[in-house]
Amino acid sequence: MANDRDRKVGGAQSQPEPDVNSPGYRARVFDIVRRIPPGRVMTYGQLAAILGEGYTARTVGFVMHSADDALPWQRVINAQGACSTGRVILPPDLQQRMLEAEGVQFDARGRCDLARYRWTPEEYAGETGGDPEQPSLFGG
DNA sequence: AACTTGACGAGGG
DNA sequence: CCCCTCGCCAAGT
Repeated sequence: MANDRDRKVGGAQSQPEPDVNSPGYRARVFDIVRRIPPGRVMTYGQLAAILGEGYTARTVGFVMHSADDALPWQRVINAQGACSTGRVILPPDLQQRMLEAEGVQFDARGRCDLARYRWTPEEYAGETGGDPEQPSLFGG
């Protein structure tokens, strides 16, 4: 029997086929990114952790190459709280400017406070091991 | 088919 | 706190 590589579904009912060949591969990334509220951000690794096996920060970043203009792609940054689009998006500081327009404040090094702006979907809260509670943007 | 590059992340110095 | 290195997965050459 063609045992093939098998489907990685071995029991994971929440993950049909985390294969890049599957049309839903990119869709799952976009679906979450689309729900990020303005003024909030998510990291590539955070998305990868939510999507599960088959996804890594690298692959999520690659998927973003296919991001449509309608997608709030600017709300996805790296774990350092900085933008990594300098090598791919023009102008290099476009992403940071778009986020600043939403109220995200960056320091001189081009980094923002993730503890303050990081957002996690309620349905995935806790799985990312991030902050259990959403800090107020008012910064006590 | 192999090597290199890439919108990353964590760990060590 | 900043810099360097290793690991991951996929795509382009």
